[in-house]
Amino acid sequence: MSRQHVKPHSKTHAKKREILERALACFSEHGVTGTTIEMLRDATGASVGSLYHHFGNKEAIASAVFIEGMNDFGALAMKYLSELMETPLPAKDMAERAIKVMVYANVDWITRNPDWARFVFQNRRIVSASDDDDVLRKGTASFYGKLIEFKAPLVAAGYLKDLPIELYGAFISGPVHDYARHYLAGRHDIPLSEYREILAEGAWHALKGHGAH
Amino acid sequence: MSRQHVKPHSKTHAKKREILERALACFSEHGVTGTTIEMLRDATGASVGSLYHHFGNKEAIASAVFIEGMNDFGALAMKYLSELMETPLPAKDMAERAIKVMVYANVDWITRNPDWARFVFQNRRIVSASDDDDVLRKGTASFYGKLIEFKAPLVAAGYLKDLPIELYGAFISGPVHDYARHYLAGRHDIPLSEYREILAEGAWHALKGHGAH
DNA sequence: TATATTCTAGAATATAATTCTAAAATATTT
DNA sequence: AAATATTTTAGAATTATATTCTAGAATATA
Repeated sequence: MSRQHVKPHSKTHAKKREILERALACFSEHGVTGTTIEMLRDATGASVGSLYHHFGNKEAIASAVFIEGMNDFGALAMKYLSELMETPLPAKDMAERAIKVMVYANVDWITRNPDWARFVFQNRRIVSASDDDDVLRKGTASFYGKLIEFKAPLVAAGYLKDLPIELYGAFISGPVHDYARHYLAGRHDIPLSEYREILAEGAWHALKGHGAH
Repeated sequence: MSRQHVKPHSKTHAKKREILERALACFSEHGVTGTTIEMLRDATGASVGSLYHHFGNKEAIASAVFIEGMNDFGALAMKYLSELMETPLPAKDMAERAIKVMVYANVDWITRNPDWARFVFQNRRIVSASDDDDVLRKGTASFYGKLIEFKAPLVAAGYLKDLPIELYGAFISGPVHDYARHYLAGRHDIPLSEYREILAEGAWHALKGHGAH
């Protein structure tokens, strides 16, 4: 708790963010395998020694890019959810609104951060392999915790299906990510954002309970 | 059309399949990056020269594993769809059945081929990067063609929503893949197969048209 | 049987990741 | 403020690994 234990460098985070953004650009253009440490050195301005000192190895740099992206998305999702919770609505509308807002968070973040999203979709193995997996898991766990507590009364009232939170995640994110992945790889022509409402409707119909008809 | 143009080696495919399965085992255990050519040589029994002669480079081996897996899945999906088409059903039931059967195809293939599925989920970048992307696209395109023609009358009758086929794919595969990905990475405890029916129901509710209520 | 083609082998080479040593910068203590 | 410790940067040296290359074996074709 003493002052010394507070992270000392205030510039550090911004600097790290800068490095990760430039690394992302390299990875997006050449893939993780195709990006050499030399390329990262040139793109970021940091020396080879520095990169290894701070990250450990190349995969860990990719992993850090991944985490940074997920945190960024998490922040947006949290913001959307907070705003919703401040809005006074009848329970039935609240249920529908909540599902849709979570879809919007996914669609909007991906739309605004296409490179980051593409990287995340295409490089999941990198984090599964690394220790950062736990970091990530803790982040989503706390978010899920909030959601569980939020949906409980809506489930009890019959406005939402009684399913484990993992399936809520699947129905909310799954279709968005599936479409986004193909779109970001150039295999679909219509932008994800165009289907924002259709995807939200679909998730709502998949998850609404009997009392919501 | 002459006999010479028919692929000459009958053993070749089985042998290649064998090699790809062993390569998959390596990749699953150590990741693509963590697997060296030497490891692949030892695991498959083929020499370094042979591997390069047949595949070109390491990524191409991974890419071939990917394609093999997707074709395997495609065959199962096609089988399920054919069986359905032979079943005489009233249009309304047919709509629901079709959506659910496609979900089952996904769930069942993943359940039976967990290593292959995990590999596919975690290494999509490899194929996006390679030329094999087109091979894959053509495969799914012909399958999608069948689906489009199949759903047309059901859409016209109001039993299914009028959405582009890409969104059908998203609502059918998205939630399954999202859950499966986490499950196969050890982040969820309940097996995918346990949620087979719930996932099918969800997809159906997301896609059913007004005439199906 | 002779000739061409494809396939296998493994050593040689090239490329790129990682480590290492020392110097510079920054922080901490006296 | 000077002395000391710690963290960070640098880039050359090393190690690991992918890829290429040459020659010989196997197989197909004429």
